[in-house]
Amino acid sequence: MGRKLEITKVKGFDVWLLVARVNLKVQRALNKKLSEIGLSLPQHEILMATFFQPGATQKQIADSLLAVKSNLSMHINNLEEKGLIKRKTDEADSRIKRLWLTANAEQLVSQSFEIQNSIVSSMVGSVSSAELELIEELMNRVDSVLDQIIEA
Amino acid sequence: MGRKLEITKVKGFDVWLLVARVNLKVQRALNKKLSEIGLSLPQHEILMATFFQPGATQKQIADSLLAVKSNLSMHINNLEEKGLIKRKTDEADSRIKRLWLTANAEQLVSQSFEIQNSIVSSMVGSVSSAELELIEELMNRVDSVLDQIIEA
DNA sequence: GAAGAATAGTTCACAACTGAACTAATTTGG
DNA sequence: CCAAATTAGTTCAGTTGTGAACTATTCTTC
Repeated sequence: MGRKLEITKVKGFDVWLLVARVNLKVQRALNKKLSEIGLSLPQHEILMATFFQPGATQKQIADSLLAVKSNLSMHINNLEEKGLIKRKTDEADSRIKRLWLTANAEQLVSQSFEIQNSIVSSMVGSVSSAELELIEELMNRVDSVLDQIIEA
Repeated sequence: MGRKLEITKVKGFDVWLLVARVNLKVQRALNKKLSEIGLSLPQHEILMATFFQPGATQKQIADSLLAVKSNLSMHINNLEEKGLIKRKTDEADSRIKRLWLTANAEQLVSQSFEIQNSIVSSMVGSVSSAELELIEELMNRVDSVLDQIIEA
């Protein structure tokens, strides 16, 4: 008798495992470097998002990071305690809290941004601009497909 | 006075954010579908790894999934309780525990594998074989670079 | 062959993510 | 204009991921 269970991998299966693997390694590398300046990766991501969207609401930041609001709420508490983020209740709609970086945070963000820049730049050092554009285009296609799957 | 903090994104920065985003969505989609058959994504990953490496040690499975051993230890406990995995201490070296799927698990794995197959196949439906090969080649290049960064 | 190094696995404490229940405020539709 | 639905944020419990300390076993090497 042969193996009981037959499994056939669909085209692209292993490629996507590889993408997941690489992504995991990038996160590990980033986390490790960021810890040297006292930040975790999620903290860095939130600070970056707040830098690029100053005054955004917690909901907006959560959405832009694909995070759920409970998760963001926790992180903002920590970042506020560390003196890196300021919450301010919106005057017109008191349900809403808007976020800004403190001056201290701007110091840190410039460092954490440089860390991410340097890792990305090592990574894509051997990738041509044409290849990057292709990846971008492919990922956007896949992104749309996934949205449809998630809706259904 | 202008903005205090100037930030310049390096080439490829946003592309990598996009890759991370897509990867996150794939995981969410998988997790959602897997929950319908009572499995979480990490459980599915461990069962798959054990299927393809029957008799592998916990360390080997952990390494192949880029997981730490404490994490795997916890999951194996759960999977053993659910009757999906069997631990067996190696006869020659009693430090080592080898893993096998139970017959029940093979039923489940064939289902969870089909779920992953169907998601991957939707994702790559619009991607040509040539493009897939390019992605694979690029990811392997990036993977090597990351290993060097992590070592350093 | 005994002392010390290395390896496999477990346990523990803690950080992070998720969904659900909850509070409070605003919007909508009849 | 007011009841119902929606929205923003918090809190909570449960799962997952991580590193460090610990136990037990095997390997090294002198």
